[in-house]
Amino acid sequence: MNSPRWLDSDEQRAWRAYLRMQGRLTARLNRQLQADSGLSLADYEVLVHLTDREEGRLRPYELQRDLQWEQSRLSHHLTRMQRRGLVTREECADDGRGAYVVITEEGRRAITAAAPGHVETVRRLFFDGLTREQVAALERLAADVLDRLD
Amino acid sequence: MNSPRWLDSDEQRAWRAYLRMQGRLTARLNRQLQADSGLSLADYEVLVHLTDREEGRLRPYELQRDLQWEQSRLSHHLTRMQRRGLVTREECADDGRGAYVVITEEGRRAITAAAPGHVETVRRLFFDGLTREQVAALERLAADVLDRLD
DNA sequence: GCCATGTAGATGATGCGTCATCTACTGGTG
DNA sequence: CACCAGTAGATGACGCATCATCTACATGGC
Repeated sequence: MNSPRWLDSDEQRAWRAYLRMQGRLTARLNRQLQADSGLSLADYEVLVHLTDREEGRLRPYELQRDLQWEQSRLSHHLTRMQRRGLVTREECADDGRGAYVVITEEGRRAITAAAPGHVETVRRLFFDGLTREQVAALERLAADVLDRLD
Repeated sequence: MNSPRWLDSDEQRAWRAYLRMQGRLTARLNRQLQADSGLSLADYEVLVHLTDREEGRLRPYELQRDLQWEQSRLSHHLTRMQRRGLVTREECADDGRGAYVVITEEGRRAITAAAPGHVETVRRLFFDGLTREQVAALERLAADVLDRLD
């Protein structure tokens, strides 16, 4: 890795601004969600994906694919969520190794209660400051970067 | 927080793409840095800021302001870095409550060794896929969002 | 000089994320 | 059927992040 192509000053500024924005924004969103509903962003994501399928039930590997999380992160997280009564695990008849994650009533109540405040916060902290062109450009940019990450 | 303004589909897509990009990108950067140099992104940031001042010495509260970290996060992190020999803490003569964080020789070696590979990875995973206009737009966007976060 | 308030920093508890590793089952090939 | 490679998932150890709380010193008003 000798003599790398360093970042020029435009890139430096953009990179620092991006890092700072993402750090602060994530922190704020997490804090709001935690304070108002006792959920973490991670909990929220899991619950959203579970409620997307109306049975409220998914195989962990599907959840993993959807969320793009590490397998062990998901497994640990589900254990914590299970301990708090947000989800349960059930056996999977088709595949003896497998399992189902199922959202509980309490999980449904939690996500239902949390969603409005969270969405409102995302809007207020993020989208309200941006034009539609900026939003479109961001989607583009994220897609371009993601393409190269595989 | 009744009847929030939900996100429309453009916003939804942009938001999901952003979240996914940032999660995967951060993970990749962290992994590369960790694997190639034994540093975390957080270590890297701290060391960069310390080497920016050529004495290699800062008051924790300055570091905190620069990094925009929570105070206790910084304190815990410095403790871990100290344990690994990357920094030391010294007393502050001017202010009896205060302290200095000082980068060690080992800290300097670590950041010097880590920087080229890290920068190269940032370039490869991020900037190489983007046009200069996209980079400029991102800086703008991040600045706009940051303005509203205070 | 004394007290109130504020600021610098550390610490313990707890939840989150990653890595390495383990178990158990599946499914294909001989 | 026996075997083996692969896949689903769990777990322990350890570093990271946050919250609440604590100590100690600084500083301004009386």
